[in-house]
Amino acid sequence: MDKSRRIKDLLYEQVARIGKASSSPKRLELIELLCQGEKTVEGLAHDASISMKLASAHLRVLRSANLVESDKQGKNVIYRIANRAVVEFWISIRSLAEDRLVELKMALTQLTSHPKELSPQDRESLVKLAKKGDVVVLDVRPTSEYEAAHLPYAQSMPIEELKSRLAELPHGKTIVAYCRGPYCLMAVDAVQLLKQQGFDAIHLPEGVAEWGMAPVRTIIGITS
Amino acid sequence: MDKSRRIKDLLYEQVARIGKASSSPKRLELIELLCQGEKTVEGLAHDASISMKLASAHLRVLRSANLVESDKQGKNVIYRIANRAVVEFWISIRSLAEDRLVELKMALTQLTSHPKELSPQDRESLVKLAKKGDVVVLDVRPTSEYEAAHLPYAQSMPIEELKSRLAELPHGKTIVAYCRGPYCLMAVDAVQLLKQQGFDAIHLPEGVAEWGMAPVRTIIGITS
DNA sequence: CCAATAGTCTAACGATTGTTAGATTATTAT
DNA sequence: ATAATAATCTAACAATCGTTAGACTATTGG
Repeated sequence: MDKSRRIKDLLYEQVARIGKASSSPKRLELIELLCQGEKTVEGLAHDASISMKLASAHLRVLRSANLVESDKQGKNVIYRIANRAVVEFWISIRSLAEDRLVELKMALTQLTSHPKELSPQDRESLVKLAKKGDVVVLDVRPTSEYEAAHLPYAQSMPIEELKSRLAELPHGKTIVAYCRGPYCLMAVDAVQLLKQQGFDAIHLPEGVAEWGMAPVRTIIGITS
Repeated sequence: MDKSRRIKDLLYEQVARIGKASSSPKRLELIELLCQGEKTVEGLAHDASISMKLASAHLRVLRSANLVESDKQGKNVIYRIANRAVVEFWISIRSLAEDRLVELKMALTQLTSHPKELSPQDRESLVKLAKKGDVVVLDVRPTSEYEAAHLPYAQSMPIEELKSRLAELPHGKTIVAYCRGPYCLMAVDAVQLLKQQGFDAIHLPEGVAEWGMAPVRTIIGITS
């Protein structure tokens, strides 16, 4: 049967479109950024340290694989993750990379002293502690990302403002800082600064995507 | 900080290695084939309808991303999936493709009348029926793949032998045929043949990978 | 030892990408 | 209207990838 070969080729080719879309480091970074909330091309280009032209080209590829959506709002084009399924895929490919690639595992353990993610029970007890006020959960991402989605009982304090807002933080309690996820270093820097200032700070390598609360359409208020 | 940019680039580059490995249709097909059990280069080349040289080249890429392992047994080199995590990733990228790409969704609905996968409850009741003997679950893949792993209470009857072994099948009961997964058409053909012969046959689009029972090291008998 | 088998390695080709520059479009502000 | 902004489109280059052919390396069977 030659016909079933043609059909199979067609099917695998379609799946490979997703693979191709995720075969570029910068495109993966754009996906992770969009997992934090919707953004303009300029914002994405800035956060990923690339030119707007290049960001636009990469976003074009992501859009042609239906992984992201965009629409125009005034002068800006707003991009967002198409689907919660995309967020889950990003976590899935990242987990596989961490599982299979020693280079990545080593680079991650160098970043933080305890690179492990929290178990569901750990998460629950962290939420409880934060609710009671026994720990302070600090979201050090830009305010817009905090507004799009944040961890339960988290308080927003962007890394740029941290140094000037230290007075707002308690000295007795443990401060748990998080940012965009394990590949984002803002929380690492925040913890370093806080420790220097005598605070009891620890780093949470997970972000909103890992907690399953990433936004999809925050402006309209739908999170499907 | 320019240092954190360099670290980030390094991290995303590693994840992109997985994306690159899954950016070729033939490599994805090789992964799916290896999810059925370990195979030689020749066997893989045959099943994927490519030359042995090309199969070798693709397997080299998969191995350099640590997604597959190989070792030599006599004249042959046996390849196998590195990890259960790889099986899960294959299902994950395929699901995302089916979720996001209309072309794939349409091609799949054309293949079978009811392309939906079974819910966990459906699976449970299918196993119960098969256990009681009320339905016959037919594995139409090659015998070696059946031996590597198969669905509970499934009976092996490779598609090539099916026509000559029809006498072994009961006429009153429903026959549920499955193969390598939704992209493999052997079970579709089997159901067509069985229906022509007056059997009550239905197609199960899922395979062992989807049921979470894919093998990793069948020859040594370890399935970690 | 020689031939056959199973597979890899190297080199090479064309095709596909990543990246940048320059021109172009739509929107807003003056 | 005109200028400025935000982004895309087109074209072009270099870099990478897919694919094939040819030489090469183990292993096995006679």
